[in-house]
Amino acid sequence: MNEAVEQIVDRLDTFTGLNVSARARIVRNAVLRWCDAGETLWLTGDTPRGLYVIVEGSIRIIRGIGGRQHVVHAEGPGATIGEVPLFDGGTYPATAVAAERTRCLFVPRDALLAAMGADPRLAWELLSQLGRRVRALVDQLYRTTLWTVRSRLAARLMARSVDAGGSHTITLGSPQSALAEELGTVREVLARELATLRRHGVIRSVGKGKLEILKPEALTRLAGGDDVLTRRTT
Amino acid sequence: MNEAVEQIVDRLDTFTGLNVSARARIVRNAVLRWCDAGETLWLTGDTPRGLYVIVEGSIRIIRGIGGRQHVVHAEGPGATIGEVPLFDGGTYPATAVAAERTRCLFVPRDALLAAMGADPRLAWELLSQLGRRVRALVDQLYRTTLWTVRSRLAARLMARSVDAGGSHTITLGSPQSALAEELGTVREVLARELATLRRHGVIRSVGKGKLEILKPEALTRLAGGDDVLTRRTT
DNA sequence: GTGCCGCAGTGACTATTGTTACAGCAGTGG
DNA sequence: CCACTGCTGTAACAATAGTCACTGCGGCAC
Repeated sequence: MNEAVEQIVDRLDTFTGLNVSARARIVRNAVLRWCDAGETLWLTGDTPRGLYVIVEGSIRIIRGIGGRQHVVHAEGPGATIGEVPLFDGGTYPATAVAAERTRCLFVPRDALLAAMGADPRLAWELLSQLGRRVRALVDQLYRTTLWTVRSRLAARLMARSVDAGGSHTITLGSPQSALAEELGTVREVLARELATLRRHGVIRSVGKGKLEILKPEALTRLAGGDDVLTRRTT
Repeated sequence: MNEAVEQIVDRLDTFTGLNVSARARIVRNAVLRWCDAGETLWLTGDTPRGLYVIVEGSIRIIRGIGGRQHVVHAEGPGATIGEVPLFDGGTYPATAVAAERTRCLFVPRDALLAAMGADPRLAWELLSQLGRRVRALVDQLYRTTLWTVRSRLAARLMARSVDAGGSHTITLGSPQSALAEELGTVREVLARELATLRRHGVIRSVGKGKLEILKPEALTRLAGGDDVLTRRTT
């Protein structure tokens, strides 16, 4: 039908390896869609109509009240979002907002279910995705309740450094307020902690939104020394 | 093979409606097991070997560091635990401990996978369970980061009252320390908040571990006025 | 250029939460 | 009966995090 959709489906991990029948059902019913930066895909409590797979760009899943909100998770290309309420008959537990101009593939619920029936590997893949999601949430819950803001920040900075290929110069890439929401705090507190790290010579600002890590060991120590997966966690 | 297992499998929601082949694979390989109160089923970081379904009793999934820990979720009869790392190849994100003497059904990973292949409805059921798990975690994350301890406590008390059939006399049923961990705080703070509510005439102690709610409206107000599913959440 | 606006930086103040320490009480086992 | 243990109630104190208010900077539109 639509070759653009076809090509994109074949490039998405979620759908690779599916048999012809399952793939056909997806391709035939999926729709490509652009979202502007800041556009809302759905609100907390909305009824889901299908699955979204991010093709390019990124989406943040947020939950908030009054002025404050926090980012439940943020996803980039290849990730699926909105799977949660598709299977338990409920509504969306949080709001989805495009963080930048984003293209996503929308697969209607019925088409997805049919495809799942046609090839069990799809269910398998979705289970794996949901598993990762749960794992991430458990980690986040653990950190925000049991760690200080400074520890969380340190951990995040180290993580950025790692997935920048080990470079010690990292880019924030978004306003501080966004990072603050991801860390479960507010902009002012984040700025304060950054200032403290700077004052102690742990990091250094290198122009607009760029940081250089001067003392990685210090950050690692602050981040709690890797005990995330250690048995010490009782 | 084992009639006890057979009968129990047939009573568990997770496995009802499965076809003969899938059911047989489960029944043939599943094992019943008793856990003493306080017994650890697995630790954070352990490699999973299969799925547990709670037959009677209850299990708490906890995560902690040093002296403090918090309850990620607590599950009772009929719930499955330990599904998360079965599908994404990872390890357990948190520790499982029996809250009381508990009987559970253990289904080895291979048997589960085989059964999933034999009947897609099993995968469907597991997806639904994981979905609910994610939803619960998102809610918990939202509450612990954006609500005060008092609000969380108020919400919990109202919830207890509701699932006690609307009765205004509720039972804690476990030491305060356990409730504190579920609310993401510590025993002393919980005791303090209870004292405050008592002082304001919102609740009243009625003997060992029992409370009477005197002003339900006040609790509802404290709990944030039902906005959990409201659009006001941005 | 000028004014406007969003973003970062800071300081002072406050609120909430966590920590430590200790007292009382009920139940249990010797 | 007595010692011991686990649970609850409190009070004083410390630390962390959030709020408010204001400054300065840089870009953009007019």
